[in-house]
Formats: sequence, C-alpha cells, structure tokens
Amino acid sequence: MSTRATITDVAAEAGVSISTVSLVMNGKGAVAESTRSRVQTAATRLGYTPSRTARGLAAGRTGNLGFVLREDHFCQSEPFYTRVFLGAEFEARRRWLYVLLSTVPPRYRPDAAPRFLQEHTVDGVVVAGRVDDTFLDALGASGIPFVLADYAWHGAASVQLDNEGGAALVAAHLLAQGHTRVGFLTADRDHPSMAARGTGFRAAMATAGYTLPESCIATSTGAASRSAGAALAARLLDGPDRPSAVFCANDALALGFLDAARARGLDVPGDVAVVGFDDVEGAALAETPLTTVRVYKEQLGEVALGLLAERSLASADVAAEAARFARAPSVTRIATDLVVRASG
Amino acid sequence: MSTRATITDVAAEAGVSISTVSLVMNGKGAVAESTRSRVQTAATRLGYTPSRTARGLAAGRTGNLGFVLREDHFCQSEPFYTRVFLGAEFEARRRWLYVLLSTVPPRYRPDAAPRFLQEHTVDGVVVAGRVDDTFLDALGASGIPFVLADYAWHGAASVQLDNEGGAALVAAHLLAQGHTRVGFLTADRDHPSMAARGTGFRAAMATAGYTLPESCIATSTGAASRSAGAALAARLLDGPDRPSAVFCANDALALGFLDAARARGLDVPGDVAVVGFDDVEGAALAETPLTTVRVYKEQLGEVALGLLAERSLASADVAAEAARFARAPSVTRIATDLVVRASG
DNA sequence: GCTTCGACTGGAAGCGCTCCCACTCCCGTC
DNA sequence: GACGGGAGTGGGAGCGCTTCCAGTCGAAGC
Repeated sequence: MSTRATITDVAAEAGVSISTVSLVMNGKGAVAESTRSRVQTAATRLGYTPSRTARGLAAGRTGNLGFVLREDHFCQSEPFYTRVFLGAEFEARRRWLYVLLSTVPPRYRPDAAPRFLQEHTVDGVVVAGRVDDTFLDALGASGIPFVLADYAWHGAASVQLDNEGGAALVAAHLLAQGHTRVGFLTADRDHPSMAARGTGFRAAMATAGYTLPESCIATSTGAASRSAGAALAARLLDGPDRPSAVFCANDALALGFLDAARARGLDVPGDVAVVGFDDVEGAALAETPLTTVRVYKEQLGEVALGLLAERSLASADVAAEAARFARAPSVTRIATDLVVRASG
Repeated sequence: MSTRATITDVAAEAGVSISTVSLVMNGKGAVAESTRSRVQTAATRLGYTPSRTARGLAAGRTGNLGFVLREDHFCQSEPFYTRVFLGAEFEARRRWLYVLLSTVPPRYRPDAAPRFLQEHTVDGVVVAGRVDDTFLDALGASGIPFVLADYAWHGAASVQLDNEGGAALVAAHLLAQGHTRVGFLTADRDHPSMAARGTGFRAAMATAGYTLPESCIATSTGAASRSAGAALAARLLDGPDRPSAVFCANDALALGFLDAARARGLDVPGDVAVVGFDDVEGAALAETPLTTVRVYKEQLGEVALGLLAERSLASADVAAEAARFARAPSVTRIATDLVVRASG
C-alpha cells in the first residue's frame, strides 16, 4: 500500500491504453467485452480506485456537493435536519459523491459564507431549512446550482414536505371525529411551511363547508417552540368559546398546547382534541401521545440530493446548466401520513 | 463570472510567471515585496482563488478532512456530537480546510465504509465517539492519519474530556457537602469515558479516605439512557442502606435517577443528592435542576481537528507521517467544570 | 577585476485523469 | 471490388496547480 495504483498501472497490467481504462472505469463508449473484463480484472488486482482529484481536474467536476444548514437548526435537539442530512448523505454514497456539510449563522455575513462559495469546490448545494435570504442571493449569484429542502425561495428548485396535503389529512380526520368547532394555532407564520399548513388546513375545511372561527385562531411570527405553543394556547383555551379541537402547525406547539391544557385541568381529547405536525420524537412519548402528521425526513434529503445530482452533474457546463436550472424551477413534494394517537 | 480566473491569468495580469504567483499564493519562497504586492493586487482584481482540485492534484494533498460519526450518535436528540462537529468545522474553516461528514453504522460493514477510505480523498480523519473497533482497524490499515474524539483505542491519538478530573470535582463537591455515604451509578461501563468517570470518582474518594460501599454501586453494560438510569436507581433507592448522594456517570442516567426518586416520593437533594455529567440541555431544565459536570463539546471538535491538521498536513508524505503518528500516540484532555444546581 | 553567493524569477516537468480526434479493422452495400 | 460507416482502440492535449532546477543579476569577498 505504499503508493496507490494509477490508471497507467492498470493500463500496463491490462495491456491497453489509459484511454481505454478510463472508458471502462466510467462505463462510457464502446469497449469490447473481452477488453472490459481484462481491465476490470487488472483494476481489482491492483486495488485501483480512480483519483477523485485528478478526475475532478480533468472533468471540471469535483464530485462534491455542499449541504448548508443554519447553525441553530443543526444544533437543535430535535434531530430534524440531521435526519435530512443523513438521507442526503445516503443518497450521495449511492451516487459516489461526497457531501461537505457547512453551517451558516442565522444572519448571513459574507465573511461566514461557506468557503465553497468562493472556491467552487462543489458541483452544487443543498440548502436545508430556512436560511437568510441574502445568503441565497449570494448563492444564486455564484452560479452554483442549488436546491432547497424544506424551504422555498423565489422560483428556486425545492423539495418540500406536502404541508397542504398533511394539513388536509388533519382536517379530514377532525371532521370525521365530528368536530365542527375547530381551531388553528401557529407561530413563525411567515415560514413557507407553516403558512402552507395553515392555508392547506383552511382550504380543506372550507371544501367541507366549514370556516375556522376567528376566535379559534392563534398565530404569531415568533419561534414555533413549546413555550410559544403554551402561550398561544392560552388565547384559545381561556376565551369564551373554546374550540373542541385544535390543529397546531407543529409538534412543539402542540406539546406546548398540551402543557397549557394540563395546567388548566382540561382533558385531552375529551375537552379539547389536539393534533400536531412533524411527528417528532417526543410526540409519541408525550403524556397524552400526540396525533400528528408524520414526515419523512431522510426521504427529503435523499430526494433533494438526487435532484441536485441529476441536474448539476448531467452537464459539465455548470454555468449554462445553472441558467437552465433557474429557468425551470420545480417543487417536489414528499408525501406525509397521519398518525392517530390518543390526543385527537 | 463566466469562467474563473486561473493562475495563468493572474500571472499575465501581474506580468510575472505562474511560479511566482504560486509562491505568493502560498506565502512560500523568497519573493520581492514589490512583486508580491503586484501579484496580490492582480489576484484580487481578477477575483482569483486557487483551484482546490488542481492544487490537490499537484501537491498530493486534498485539503479535505473526514469526520466520522456513528449514525445513531448523529441522530440522537442530545446534540452532543453535532456540537463536536460544529467545533471541528469551525476550526477547519479557520485553516481553509473542508470537512466531509460521513456516518458509519453501529456495526461495521466493509460495504458501508466511508468512501474516502477507498478513494483517499481525505488527508486525515476525525473519528468522534465510540465506533466499531473493526472500523478503526480498517482505518488504521488504510494509512490515513486519524485522531479520535471522545473515544480511546489502542494507542491512537485522541482528544478526550477530562473524565477523571470532572469526576474528582464531583467527589470534592459531595464531600464538601458532608456526604460520606456516597453511591455511584453507571451504564455502558465498558465505554472508556464511562469507565474513566468511575475510576476517577473512586480514586478521588479514596484519596479523601472514603470507599464506595458495594451496595451503593449500580452498573450495567447496556445503553446509558434515562430509562436505564431509573432502573439502576431502583437498586440503590430500594436497598436497605440508601446512599445520601449518588454520582451518575452521565446526565441521562441522572435524569432517570431523578425520575425514580420522584416516583418514590423522595426529596432531591434532601433525601438523596444527585450529580450528573455532561451538562446536557435538559439538565438545567429538569424539575430539580441538575448539578453536573459541564463539558465543552465544540472545543473537543476544534482541538481534535486542529491536532489532525497539524499532523497530517505538516508533511506531504502521508504514509511516513502516518507511521510517525502511530508511534507517537497522545491523549489531549479537555478540561471540565462543575456546575452546581439544585440537585446536589 | 573576477569569483561566489544569495535573492529573486522563469521554465518546464509532472500530478492522474478526461475526452476529442485519429486510426484501424471489418462488415455490409451498391 | 470500391466505398461508407460503425465498432474498438490509442495518441495526446490539456485541466490548474506545485515544485525542482536553472538562470539572472547585483552585491560582497578576495
């Protein structure tokens, strides 16, 4: 294992030219079956693996993809984005690509930009979750193709959870349970996902002929945390006409809602049913296990990376590809499921 | 921004040869000050950044470091290793290096090995947390230099928390509180860190003249989880002579201990004091905020990566360096602090 | 005045690969 | 039987950089 075998070694061993070895290793061009297997054998015998670096230099592609995440999203205890990353990494392996994980601060500063923006050491980037829009501007300007996962921005290609669909499932479920006085609770309401859950829910209820009473809606623009959920829940629970069921736009809020209900001695789902969204780890473990919408985080990452790979590697001409990319934005949706537990 | 500027462009712009540009960019060799600044200017004017790939090919170094983590460690809700990674990534940025994050399954399978083991796209690897030893065997055999973070293996270089020191702090604290009937609770006891916490604690107590009564010790080899903590706690709390204070080898166990104490109507710290280790996010938020040993996760990652960078990049001759590396194993310890809260 | 030397700079050989192009066969066609 | 064309293969020019080596030139040494 002193020095690694190179393409030249393999060529010599197999008695062919390096061009042929290259063709075989890339599965390209027309190579006689006998030649192919001879090269194959020589390669295995020598333990040859093509050098990424050399390949990158020659082909103008690095085989690296970036995965960008906001620092605080990466470190939050609910392993949402780590799972997304895991899916992406899995898909990358399958495609023989590498993933460079890099974080950005909540507020973008050019000096904290991932290095690959400058160095172009990456063929494309997956951006997971909400990030500062100015970062996306910079990314866009760099000409590096990118796809968003669980976020939307202008017309950029993105992979998103089917928030509308999930919310519609909740609506159907609640209606099937006979609830007609139904509330909705959300925070961080400008976030595309949160917003979509709200509009999807309203739309589904409207289709069934119901409008959410204004007094049964509690929203805010702050963080969608458990404590925020408890605070917002107060607005619904302490009002004159309490809803009989409330859809919370995510599980953290829903768990906060449960806290608030318990603090008031209310029975869930007897006095008020509650449904969340996300199916976080704590949802099933809550005192009253939470009915919620399950989302497939790994799949989100897989699909996003796959999409990126497909698009950014298909063509070697990165710039032209990026332009084409920008012109044909697309949203891919990852289906969600309703998980019915005790809370509603 | 159609095509990136290359070293040739800069050379032409500055009216020097590419060799000189290279020297300037790397801060090497003797270059006249006037020439240097001329090149510098030309480079900024053209927005030149050296190509990683080309540099890698020519210099035999990639500028990439691997960061390996066990899948389940990466996804656990306590963001321990993600913080370690964050520290590593931070340090990498400072050194203009990239980090490839890759996970391995709990049980090593050669087919699930990180790709860079085969492709040598990485100058060195940080392995964080306990991983399957056969994976480390493979890593060692590959000749890629590596350092362990929060784990120990043979004589491999590693960066570890000062587990003994932290445990000694706990012992001193408990003794200062007047506790003499002190217990110890651990799980996953074969893990080097957990073991070190135990021996450190015993040693510190022994130095002070106390031996832990056998009946006040509860250990297991299973996962060190909250539920395991509750289960093990039962052995100590339901026994004939309950300890007045218990040191739990990590916070998850300690939180489990609190659960068990509460279930038995015991007052903490009145009936039994409890101290944990790690200072996880939940420690401060527990019903009885937990006294624990704080560890600096980001620092762990920073130091590990720094060490690796220092060693693996100092010499271009990776193989020789790896050999030297192996001969001079070292353990770097990251200091810990005691955080006193309500529980003990 | 001539050598010696060090500071500085340029030339050029790769690093290991991809990919375009040219070349050789060999078969099928008119 | 000459010709077109496709399948299979090799040659060779880069990709953008590092680094060794050679060279220039002015200052110091004798």
